[in-house]
This record gives sequence, structure tokens and C-alpha cells, in this order.
Amino acid sequence: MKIVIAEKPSVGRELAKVFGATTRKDGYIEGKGYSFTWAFGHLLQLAPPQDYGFIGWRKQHLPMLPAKFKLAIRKIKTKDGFVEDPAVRKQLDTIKKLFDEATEIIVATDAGREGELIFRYIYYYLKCKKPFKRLWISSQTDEAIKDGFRNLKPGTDYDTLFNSAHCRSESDWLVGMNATQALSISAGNRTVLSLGRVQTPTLAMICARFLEIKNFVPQTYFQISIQLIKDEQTFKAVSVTNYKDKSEVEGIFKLVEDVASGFPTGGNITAVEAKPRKEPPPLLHDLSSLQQEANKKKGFTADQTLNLLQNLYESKLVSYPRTGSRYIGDDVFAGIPALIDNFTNHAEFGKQAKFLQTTTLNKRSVNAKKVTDHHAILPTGEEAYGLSADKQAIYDMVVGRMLEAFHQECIKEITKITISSAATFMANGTVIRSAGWRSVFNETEDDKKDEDNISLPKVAVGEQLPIVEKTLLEKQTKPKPMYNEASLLKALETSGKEIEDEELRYAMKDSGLGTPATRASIIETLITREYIIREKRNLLPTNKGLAVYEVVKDKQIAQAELTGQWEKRLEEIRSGASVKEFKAEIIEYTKTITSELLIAGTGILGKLEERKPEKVS
DNA sequence: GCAAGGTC
Repeated sequence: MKIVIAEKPSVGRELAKVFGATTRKDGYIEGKGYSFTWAFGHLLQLAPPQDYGFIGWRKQHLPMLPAKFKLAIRKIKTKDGFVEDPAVRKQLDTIKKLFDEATEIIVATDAGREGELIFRYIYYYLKCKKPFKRLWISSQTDEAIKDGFRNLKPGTDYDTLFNSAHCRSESDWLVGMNATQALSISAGNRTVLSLGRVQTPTLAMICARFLEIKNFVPQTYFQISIQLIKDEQTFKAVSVTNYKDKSEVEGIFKLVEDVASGFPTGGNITAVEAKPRKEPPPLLHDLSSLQQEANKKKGFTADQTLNLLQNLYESKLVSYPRTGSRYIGDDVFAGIPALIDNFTNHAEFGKQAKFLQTTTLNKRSVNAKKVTDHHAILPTGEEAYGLSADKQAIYDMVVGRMLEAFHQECIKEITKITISSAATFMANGTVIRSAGWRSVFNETEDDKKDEDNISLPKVAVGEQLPIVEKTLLEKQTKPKPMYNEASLLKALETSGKEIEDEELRYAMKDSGLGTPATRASIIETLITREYIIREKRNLLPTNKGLAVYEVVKDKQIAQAELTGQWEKRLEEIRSGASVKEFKAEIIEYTKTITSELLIAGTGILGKLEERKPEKVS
């Protein structure tokens, strides 16, 4: 019997289906000489400190450096504390039985670093010695699966990938467990002060933004706004210069030739620029972009969106949700026209689905090279009925985005009119000539103000138009906004660097903080630790969070770059570099951060009250 | 009691 092991049940079932294996057993599917089984993500984790004899949180245990790490069955939290997850225990027993009977083991966990680790931890935990082969595919279509099985690789080809995964795992344990205990112990051991490679830089970003806003000193500046009239249509223009000096702007303001002041000569049109702008459709959704949209449109937290999506996935209504790719391959694209046919009767989008049947589909989201473990989120085409309002909302975002992504460009006409009258003024107008993909949700750009979406009258250079009204505007510079879940998720994708360009940001995703599957839980962890709170839609630090930030802000553990440095080394290990050297460096760093925190933590004893920080005026 | 990673 050949045993195939997948990362999750959905993939195991899919593989069985392609082979025509249909006998459903408890925890696997049998047929055609194969058994298809699966894990549920990581079944095993590195054992906690107490399993190495580090009982209680004590300074003399630090730094904890196990000579050899142990694996333990994944735990779940119950009212009696943490216990082995019985479902995991049972599945491991099933896998063990199958491995014992196996003539051949085929590894079909996801094609990536963690997928490799999920299998290897099971394999070593069960002390299995049989050789194994690796299925390496990035698309789950029948053809891709069959092709993958014809080209199975020797399991040992992925030993270096396992090494890099193993290093990632143990390094996170060493740094996280030791730093957490060191800070908690030195701060009096009254509360858990957790630290980690991902959570601490995330906390640092939230705290730094909060303090930046709190310390922001607004600057006053002035603008002049005028209303002009042409063919009975009035339109607004604003001075190009922001004036800092009040008497200067008042002097200029008087000279603006408006009708009411008795100077009706008005404004001279000095330039008119009108050009079309093409806006390509947005890319399909990955988990993070969908979490951001759901947070903006519905106020859902990242965690809520993930749960709703998981639910839709389990009901077979959407494809795998924890994807970091916003692309599909050509094989999946081949099925898109048929998929769109399923939505021609959709209450909201039916008309656009019908339209797409008549036109060439946009292929911006089609790029097999940018599909990693999983492709972008798509509806499956199964009929959806009786969904809760929240689930329906998420489902519609998936369907709507699919229709947008394959739709036509939106063509706008951008008009800029330059006017001279004591100062230089500019009027901006945008007219949508062809809505294209924007007709799906029928929305204008969400970040831009409505007043920019106005049409301007036809004017020509040299014309003089009456100015019917002028206003002196006193304005203040504004700080950046507080992070909310949407902006934090976006910032995590690029480790806090602000990159507006969608494609460039996408290219940086490998150096982001956390992964699509873990970002929601990072936010929840910071809330559980009472480091941050949700206030309306914003994420604000507590005094406890700020106190921890003060202690660690200049240390490596609070820098997003730490992940980037690790990733570089892990990639070298994957291509064959020595593991020893990296491990030695991590142990050195563990010793350093532990001793630093044992000293620095004593200073925050009095600052841990869990009330909110004072309001920012 | 504690990390980050994956998923029911």
C-alpha cells in the first residue's frame, strides 16, 4: 500500500478523487492501491520549557538552551488548562498505522518551508525510517496533480528545506521563550510579558505611531479657495501655495479679483490639461487584502474575516483562504469563464457577470510564476444559499473581486485647469468615461474625496472667468492616522515600510512580518496580553504595551529587520549553507537578549497598570 | 504562564 500524506483534509480528498480512490475510512481514504491521509496543519510543536526540566519561571534557568529539542502533540486550552488535542492524537495514530503498513510514503504537504516541517515533525516523532518521495505542485487541478505524481522527487532533495524550517522553528522558540521569561521575571513575575520575533516589532509599530501622533505639533497654514463661473456652471479652485504667513496671505487675498469686491476682471485661464487615465482592475484577493477590505467596508477584525472564510471554505464555497498569492495559473484561468457563468443570476453582480461573458477577460491576475503554495481566493461556483449576513458579505467580496479582476480597465478623464488672479489656482476634475471594473461595486475610489470626482466645464487658455466668491482657509497639518486592522495588516506585509505601489509592495511580501495565516492571531495575541486595545476601529497601545515598548524599542527583538535578516540566512541554508553557524549565532543572541532583559525589565515595575493611556487631544 | 507556524 502506498501512503500519501497531505497537509490538510481538503487536499487529501482532492488527491484521492483524482486517483479514483473512494473508500472513506476514519482519517483517510483508500483505493487503487493507495491510502490518502492528512494532517491538520502542525500536529506537533516544540515541547515547552517544563519538558526539559525548566519548572516554574526562574532566573537561574535562563537562558534555557535545550541540547536536543523534543516534540509534543499540539495542545488545546480547556477549563483544566492545556491538554493534548484528542483529535490530533487520533490522527497521529492513524498516520502511524498507515506508515507501518506502507510500501511507499509520498509527501504531499504544501509545497513550502512549513509544509516540509509539518511532515518531517510527524515522520521523526513517529520514528519512521522508511524512505519517502515528495510531491511538489503549486496548483490543485487534475492535470497538475497527475503531472506531479509522474514527477515525484526523492525525499532527500528537500533535506535542506527541512533544515531551514527546523532552524526557523527552534530559533523562534529560543528567542521567544527566553526573552518572555527574562522580561516577565525581571518585572516581578506578576504578569506575562511576552516577546517574540513577530509580535514585538508589531507592538513597536503600533506604539511608535501612537507616540508620533501624541507628540505631533500641528502647523497652521493658509489657502485661498475661489469659485469661478462658466456657462452657468460654477467650479472651485484652490491656491497652489500653502501660505505659512497670515499677513502675506491676507495681502494676496485682497488682490484676488472677485465680483463681490468690485473687481470683476476675474481669473485668467493660463493652462488647461485634459488627459485620459487608465486604471487597471485590482488583483484577485489574497487573505490579507480581503481582511483589509472587510475591515474597511464592514469593520470586521482580521480574525473574524479569517473565521468566516474558513467557514465558507469548509462549506466548499471558496478556495483555500490562507493564501499569500493574488494570482492564478493558466490552468485555473481556463476554468474562469465557466465559473463566471455561475453568477449570471446573482442579485448584485449578475449583470456584470453577463457582461463578462461577452468580452475578453483581463489577464492581469494570471501569472503562474506568482502562485506559491496556493493561488488567489476564488469562489468555487457551488451554489450559496442561507448564508448568515456576515458570511454573505465576505462571500460577495470574493465574488465581486473575481468579477472586477477579469473586467476591463476603468477609463477616466483627468482635467486640470490653472487660473491666475493675484495667485495661481488649480481646479481638478475627474470624469469617468468608461467605468469598466468599477461598475461591479459601483463605487468611486474609497480613499479619494468625492469632491475630486467632479466634471469641469470646457474652458480655453486665455479666457477670463468671473470669480464669484473667494474664501480664506485656515488649515492645520495633520499627523498620520492611528493604525487600524486594515492599515496594520498592510504595514505587516512590508515590515512597516510604506510602499503605495501595489505591485512593488507585492514584490516585498517575502520580507513581511508573519504570514497570511498568522497575522490575525498576532493581533489577537497583543490584545490578550493587554498590550493593545481596540478603540472603535483603531488599535491603541495600553500603558502596559508602552512600558514594554520602552524597554525593548532599541533592541533587535523589536526591529522588523530581524525577520529579514533571518529570512536571508534561512534561504542560504535552504540552498545548502551550514546550519551550525546560524544556530550558534542564535544561541549567542539568546544569551545577549536574556541578560539584557533581566536587567532592563526591573525598570517597568510601576508602569504596568492596564488602563488606557491618556487621550490624545 | 511563554514563540511562530500551520489548520479543524
